[in-house]
Amino acid sequence: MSELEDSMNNLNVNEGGRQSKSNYVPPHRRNGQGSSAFANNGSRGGGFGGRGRDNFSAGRGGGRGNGMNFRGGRGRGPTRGQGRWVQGKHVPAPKDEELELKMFGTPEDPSFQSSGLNFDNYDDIPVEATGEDVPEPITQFTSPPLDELLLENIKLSRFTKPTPVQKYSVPIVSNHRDLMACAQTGSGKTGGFLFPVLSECFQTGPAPIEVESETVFRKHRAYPTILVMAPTRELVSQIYDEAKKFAYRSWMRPCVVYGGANIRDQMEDLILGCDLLVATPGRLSDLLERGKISLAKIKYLILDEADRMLDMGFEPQIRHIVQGCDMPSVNERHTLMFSATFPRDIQLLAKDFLKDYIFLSVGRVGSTSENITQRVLSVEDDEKKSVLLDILSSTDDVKEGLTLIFVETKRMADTLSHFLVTRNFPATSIHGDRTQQEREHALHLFKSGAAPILVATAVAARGLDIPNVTHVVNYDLPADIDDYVHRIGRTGRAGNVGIATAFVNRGNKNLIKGLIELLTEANQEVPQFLSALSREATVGRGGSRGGRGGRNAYGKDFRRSSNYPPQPSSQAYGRTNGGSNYFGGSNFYGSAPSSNTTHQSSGSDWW
DNA sequence: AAAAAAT
Repeated sequence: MSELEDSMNNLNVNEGGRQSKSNYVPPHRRNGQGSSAFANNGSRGGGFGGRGRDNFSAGRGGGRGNGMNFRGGRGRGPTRGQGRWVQGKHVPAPKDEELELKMFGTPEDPSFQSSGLNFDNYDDIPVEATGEDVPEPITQFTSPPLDELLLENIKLSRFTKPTPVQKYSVPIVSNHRDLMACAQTGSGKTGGFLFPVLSECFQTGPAPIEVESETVFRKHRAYPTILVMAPTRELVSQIYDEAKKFAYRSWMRPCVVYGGANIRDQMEDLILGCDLLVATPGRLSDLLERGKISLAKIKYLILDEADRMLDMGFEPQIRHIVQGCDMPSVNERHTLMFSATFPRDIQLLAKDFLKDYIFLSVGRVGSTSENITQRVLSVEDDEKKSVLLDILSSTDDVKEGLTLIFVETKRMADTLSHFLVTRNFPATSIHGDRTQQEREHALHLFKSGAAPILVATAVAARGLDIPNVTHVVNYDLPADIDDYVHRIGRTGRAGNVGIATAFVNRGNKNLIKGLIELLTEANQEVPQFLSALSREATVGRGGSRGGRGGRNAYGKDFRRSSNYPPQPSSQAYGRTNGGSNYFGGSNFYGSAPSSNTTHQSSGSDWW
């Protein structure tokens, strides 16, 4: 109890924290290597974290200082659960039960139970794969095509059968094809790229090393085999956590780099061995410029949430990383791109980064919405607090699962979480004015169930995969119906059921029409007051969405369109604001829009 | 109004 209070004090008090910066442990290192539990046991290998590599084995051990004072007493030793590649063979590390408990969780963990996913719901997700010679999807996790060790790790992670993305991505990668996938978080896409790519690498081993440069090799520079780029720090950290699980006992050592955390620590970690690198573009560029990373050995390049990366202005950096450094060319590597939407700039990126790829379009988990019960309440602004209290105390949510509350402003996030704490609801908050560590801490409290109520601004609306969210409350509704869809999508994930509650009043009238359509589409009850409000708000903006194709909204393989290939900017498609236009995003339009149609209202997203 | 990313 007092521990929670203490953490919450640290969060809510705005003193910049008594927690001094030097004590900050980044999320991926908590309970992990670097802590004293992982102190050098001195038993294995040389200085390189015990990662033996046949052409290394001779004369290694001494080079980096033997064991004890390794890395200036930081207590870092060989990475636990680290296997090796010796003489062309994969030598997995022995099982480490203590580590397994830490990594894969214990039955007491709230997330452990909930991983009893309702996988049957996945089977309803529509998938479309197009391109030349699309390989047959797999139906089970088996070896072949997947590596035995990977299968064990998948089992430890309690994934029992492949999600639709994974069914396709596994054979696509093992057939050495590139992939462009329209899929969202929650569809199992992290496994979708990690499984096949790790599996391949487990079997083929590290890239051959030029013997002449071997002394220099990896001394100050990391040569990853797999690079995963994603837009946000939290996402990158999440992917890294997954990667650690699946790479357990293998020869591959995952690393993560992102801004806001100590770069020296990251560089030291890289030197210990980096075979799979998960990175945000900014920090990666930085490390590339410093010469700490070489991309020359990349076999697999993965871009996750590519559309968000472009929205956030990362395109120049991404292009520089992929085309302007020492990354092997399109033909010498395999590339997988994931994106929720498929606007023109993503198509152009795909054209440059991918070759002869398979286009995979995956519908949204729960797009049929049976697993999300949407509840809309008429609540005036000044009643919101008390109605919220009623809801929180009348449901079992707080005990059973996690409640995510969305508000409009950062200030409201603070106010409301403080208010809830004073009413004995264990709440915390996340928004852009909090420091990175506060945000990560809040997220940790939330995920662990220590603070099962999280008050959030739009920062948490997309991308974060928080299992076990049973209830999403739209305390303040977003201005855009697409944002609403993303928000309620934080619950009912991975086939589980969830409730979404929205507070609506006249202030939300521009959203009401879209909301009604959505509820109707999803077979949800449309309360009378909502229809009444809708009739009231007759002015302006008739019909919110031109063409929401609803549950059949696939991304489209534009290569079939007569408009292919797309031209850079302007030209045929008419400029749309922000470049968020995409053609074929919805079957509603049939084929790609004709040249002078300007679909301002066609929505910037599909789901 | 809010958000994201290298310092």
